[in-house]
Amino acid sequence: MTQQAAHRRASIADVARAAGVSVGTVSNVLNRPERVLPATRERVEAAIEELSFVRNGSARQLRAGTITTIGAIVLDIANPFFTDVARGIEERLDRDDFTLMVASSDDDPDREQRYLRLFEEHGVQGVMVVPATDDIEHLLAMRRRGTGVVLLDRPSSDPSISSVAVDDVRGGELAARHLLDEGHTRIVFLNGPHTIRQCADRHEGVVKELAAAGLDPASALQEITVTSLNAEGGEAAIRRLLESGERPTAVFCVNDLVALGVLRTLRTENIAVPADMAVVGYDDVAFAAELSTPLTSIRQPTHELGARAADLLLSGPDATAEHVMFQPTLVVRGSSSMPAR
Amino acid sequence: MTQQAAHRRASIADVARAAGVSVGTVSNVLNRPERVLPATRERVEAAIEELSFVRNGSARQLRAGTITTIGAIVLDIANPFFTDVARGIEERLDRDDFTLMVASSDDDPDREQRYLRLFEEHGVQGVMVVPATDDIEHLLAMRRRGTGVVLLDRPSSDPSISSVAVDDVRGGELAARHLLDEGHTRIVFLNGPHTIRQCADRHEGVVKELAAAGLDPASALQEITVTSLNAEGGEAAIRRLLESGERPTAVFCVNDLVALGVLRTLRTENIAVPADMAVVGYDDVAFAAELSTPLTSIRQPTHELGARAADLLLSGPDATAEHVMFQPTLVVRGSSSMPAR
DNA sequence: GGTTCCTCGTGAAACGGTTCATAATGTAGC
DNA sequence: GCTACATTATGAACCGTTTCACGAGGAACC
Repeated sequence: MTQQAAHRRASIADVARAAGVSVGTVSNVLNRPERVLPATRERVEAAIEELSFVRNGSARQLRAGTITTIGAIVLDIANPFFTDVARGIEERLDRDDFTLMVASSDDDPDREQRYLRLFEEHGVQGVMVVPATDDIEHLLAMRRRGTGVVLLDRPSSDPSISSVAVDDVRGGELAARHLLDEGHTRIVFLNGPHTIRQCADRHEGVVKELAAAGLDPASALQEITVTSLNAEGGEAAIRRLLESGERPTAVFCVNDLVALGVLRTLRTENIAVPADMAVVGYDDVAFAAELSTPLTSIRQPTHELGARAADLLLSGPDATAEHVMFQPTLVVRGSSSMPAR
Repeated sequence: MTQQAAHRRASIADVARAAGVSVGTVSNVLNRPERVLPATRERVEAAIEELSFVRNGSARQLRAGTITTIGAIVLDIANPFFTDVARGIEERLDRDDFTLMVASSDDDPDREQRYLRLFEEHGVQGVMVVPATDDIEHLLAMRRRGTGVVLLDRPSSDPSISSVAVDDVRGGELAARHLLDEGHTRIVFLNGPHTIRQCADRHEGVVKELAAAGLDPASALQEITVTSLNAEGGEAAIRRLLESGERPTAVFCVNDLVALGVLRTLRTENIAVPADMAVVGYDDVAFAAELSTPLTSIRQPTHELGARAADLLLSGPDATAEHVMFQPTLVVRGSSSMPAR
């Protein structure tokens, strides 16, 4: 290795000079090697090696236009639901040799914007986003400017933007119906803020089902907003509830992480599940079945969700928008239902 | 919204024309608004709005040079260990207004290369990578070319590259020692391929500890390589083992996902844990404590790992390389130890 | 009224690639 | 020996920004 210049990286011009050819030829070696004589090609390749030249992606893209990368923005990269979806995306993308970059908005519209901008400015082919707010005007605008957009885990309110979602209202209904069937008449719902559509929808489903059963949602349902959608959030929320003297018989958690926090707390507080309190989660993550009290949960087809979203994005900007809606299913386990004897 | 031209996005020149100013002025509005008269600024801003202009990041970067983004390449984005690390990275990065893009190599050196190239070509400030192979020559080269590199979860074999890792040999020792203390004299280790350094190191730790106890590792240790480092991999491996007629008394799993698969299988096979078989995992993920048989595991400081790595990357390319090594701790739970009576 | 200084705005030169029309060279055919 | 045609290599234009030396126009001062 000859000594490296301290700063500026080697450019195509440096390579050309070193190999005694023109820049055009170097570019050809890089992009259509068959068009250049083996002898020259080798000379150029040697120069590339020698200078440890790396293409400048910005320059390349500036001239050539597009890039085979797509971006995904999820609410929380530490949530297994989203990473399972990401796996689904990746697998589909691999088939077309596309590349995936994942970013996490942390439910923060500003962060979402920042990443969206970053992706768009860098010319990704498209973006899949789990929007942090209800307002998708900025996504529509992005779409109009020519970057593909697919809404993930959220039905599109606009026909021109594709979406792949799971019916969250139905998920709320399933959970509520199940708890009603188990004889509960009052449900505590540890939910996220309604600015997150999924949360609002699940709430709506619960309300609907309670009403259908002839109960007054105002009294039969208590909604508590957790500070963060993870185990710590669940733990804090249930602890606060218990300290206030309440002892609900049924708790529905907006996701399995929150449910995990609840179960953990109930165990330390010696509250029996499901005898004293039934718990239902959401997402049916891998560990749900193996918990000390196996967790009843609403299963969503994460993999298909991601794969389908990738499909839509790869089908090109001119394809007509599609709105895919998957159905969730209820998986009953010990946390909500006494074993039959 | 006036009708949008079908294709080419508005450029700074279009904006300049629409606002009746020069391109330089538009650029100034974008980058140093205080240098331009409020009246002109407003005119330009109106034009930007009207044309829904978005900066071309490639051009910008080509000219301006650097970008405040860093990339991370992990082995598996669906593994909670890595996403917890990613959270640690994000939080540290936020303080400096840096942006994080995550990609998953899936243990595949080719994919790792691809993402590395992508990141480098796009001029990220630095890259954190959990290398898929032992050979880090390509990372050294990247480092020489001026892109920051920090090895994640893996000690650096080269002094010029920073690394932040957890002592995996020690982790293996802790697990083995614990199982020996519990009276086991033979351990089955469901491990990943030794091309992954963490796996090789943990194996080394186990071997060391067995030898220190006067046992012959050749007979006291059986290593089985799982096909994938997740619950399915664990399930497949333990099932194969059981079908071959073996009934080890102690199983050490290379991570908690694998352990989850094992526990799941043992339950369906009615093999009591820990009475008939002790299980130890690795990573101590959030749900480990709440499993039906709470999982003994080796805890790693994920958050600190990520934060420290981010620190090193942000300290700039000229800072001397540091090699941080955290120590893992053993967390004993019911899956490996009978409750004291 | 002339000099100096400031504030704004301009225009053109980079940045590092890709692409394309064109030139140079060689080969074949007649 | 001339034309026709490949095959390779060249060089300049171009992509859309940022940056910087410079000019125009006022204001302030003597």
